[in-house]
Amino acid sequence: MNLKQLRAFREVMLTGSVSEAARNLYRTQPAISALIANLEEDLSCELFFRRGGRLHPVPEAHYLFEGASDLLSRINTLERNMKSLRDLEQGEISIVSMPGPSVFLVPELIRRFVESRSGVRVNLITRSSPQVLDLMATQQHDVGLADMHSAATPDSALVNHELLHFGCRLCAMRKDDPLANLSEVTVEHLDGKPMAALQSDHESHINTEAAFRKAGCAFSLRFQAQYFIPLFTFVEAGQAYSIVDPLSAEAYRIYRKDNAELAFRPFKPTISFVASIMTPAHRSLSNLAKAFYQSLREEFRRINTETVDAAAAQAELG
Amino acid sequence: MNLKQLRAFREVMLTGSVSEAARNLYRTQPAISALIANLEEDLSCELFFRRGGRLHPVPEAHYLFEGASDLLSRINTLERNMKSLRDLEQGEISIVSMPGPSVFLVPELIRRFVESRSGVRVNLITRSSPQVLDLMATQQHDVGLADMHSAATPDSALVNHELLHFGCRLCAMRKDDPLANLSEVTVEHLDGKPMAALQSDHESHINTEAAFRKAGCAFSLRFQAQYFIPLFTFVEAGQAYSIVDPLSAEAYRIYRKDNAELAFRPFKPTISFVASIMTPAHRSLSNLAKAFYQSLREEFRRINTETVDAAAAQAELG
DNA sequence: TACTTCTATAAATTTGCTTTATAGTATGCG
DNA sequence: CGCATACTATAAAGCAAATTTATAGAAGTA
Repeated sequence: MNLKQLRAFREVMLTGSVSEAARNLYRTQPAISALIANLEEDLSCELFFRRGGRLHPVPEAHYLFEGASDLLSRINTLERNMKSLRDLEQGEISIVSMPGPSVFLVPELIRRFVESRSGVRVNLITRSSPQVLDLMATQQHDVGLADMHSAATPDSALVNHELLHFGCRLCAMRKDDPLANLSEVTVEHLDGKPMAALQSDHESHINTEAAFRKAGCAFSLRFQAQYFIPLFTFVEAGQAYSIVDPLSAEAYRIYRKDNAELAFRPFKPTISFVASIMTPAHRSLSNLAKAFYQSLREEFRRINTETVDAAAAQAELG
Repeated sequence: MNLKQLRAFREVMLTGSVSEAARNLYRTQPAISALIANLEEDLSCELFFRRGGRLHPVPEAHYLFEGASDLLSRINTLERNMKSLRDLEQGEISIVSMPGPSVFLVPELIRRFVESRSGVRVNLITRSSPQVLDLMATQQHDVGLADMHSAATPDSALVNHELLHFGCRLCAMRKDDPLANLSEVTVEHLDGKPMAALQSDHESHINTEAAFRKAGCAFSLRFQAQYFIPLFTFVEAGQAYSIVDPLSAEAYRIYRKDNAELAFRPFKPTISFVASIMTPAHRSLSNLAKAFYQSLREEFRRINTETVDAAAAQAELG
């Protein structure tokens, strides 16, 4: 019993004729005759009795017809689903992200990725960076996004890391702030000004403080939070400035859309910190997850350059 | 995508190895390699990534595995069920019978037929003989059993008839009745005796009365019923004799088992009547129904001879 | 390094499907 | 009735697919 036989059989049952079935299946009549004969042979069971040069199904044939129809429609569905898996229209992506990007940036990137892929389901999990590593180590998620503290050493045996070298190359301020007129903000401009920064164990915080100290400027910390979004509230109120990375600036742009109250200006020196996009090391990603991973990398790279360029252009105009 | 590919694929997924799968499927390793390659080609989708000379399933492969396993188990079930249909172990039989045989005889014959066929379902419908014909004409039942009155002419366009020429060749009486000592009972022995017979429009009744009249004997009718079983009550009470056919005698034997109170003695002359085993003319019977039909015919033929022989033998002994 | 085990590939073979050609049979029509 | 048409079955030839044999390369193990 094979699928060719079943397809031929079903068509003969539906049309009541070998010749008609042959036409529908783009085969010749003897081909279908042979398939039916083989099927009867395989089952050791007459499926039709021949009378008047026609085939008449026996009751057993009706039972087989039910089963064959069910089977053929199932295999069709399976083929369609495999095709849509292949074409990245369907599937599931599980993402584990540190808190910052998971609020606006990653959701926006997911939104774009999924826009043309109606069958895709997404799971976005927010955890602190060390926990992201732990979760990724379970091999159960597709993409991870976390800061690379020196504390959290990449466990290369369980997780593949692609390091992202971010620069906090932007200074956030109110649009109407005097500093917004500058084409480039430096540590000196912020000497003693109230600042909003990530928590003090974060690489960017440490490096920012170090840059102020090196230039002999006062780093007057007023607000701390785990990621930049809450800090923007204080900057919007004119209560602080903040040195931020392009991704966070992009996140702000995404969430305020046309109602942005903040300006971002290029900042010197660049305060660098390292994050990582992770993938599980012990299993392969689905094609869909691979595609998402690629799109994430590209978007990050794009934002990293474009946002700084845009800030410079804004400064020229302003 | 075809079943060979799916079977090979499933085996590779289960064993984790092409070579092992090949051994399990009694093929060579290149055959399985080729099937997997074809499947990947057909789906335009890599199912395994090759590393270290081994195959490692990608996530899409796990999805296909689920679907393929389901499909293969379904086709297995279908094949098994077709086999058991073919081997007459499974299926449904619908029987329409006139009242007489449907009480004990037909149920007993069904019981024997079904004994070795645990998957067979049975529908036994009891109707008057003309209604049996009508029901059989609907083509929805497999076997019909009815008297062939001259009134109910076989409608050969809708129903195939196999005529059964029954002879009412037995006389029923109490075991301790004086007539039980005779090796053969004739009309003369029953002259004027109280008789139990089928209803007066029944062929056997008409023919019995005619036989008495022809011999110049009095036919003293005391009990009438639609079939013999209720009449046996009166015969058991010694209130009547009855001229019965071997099938009804067999039915009595079946229902009383070892507690028979009646004796059956050969009767002359034979009172003949005609019944019919019917099959639908416009559809073919399932193999199971055919088998049942055959078994019914054989059993009837057997009972028709054996029961009369047994009655004669009993008479010799008694 | 040698040995074993694995997979992929090429070429030859076998198997099975498909077509072409043809015969037999039923059905409808003038 | 004879003719035309439509159907199915079968045989033979052609073709495509699956399978085997033989072999090479890669990886793991002693």
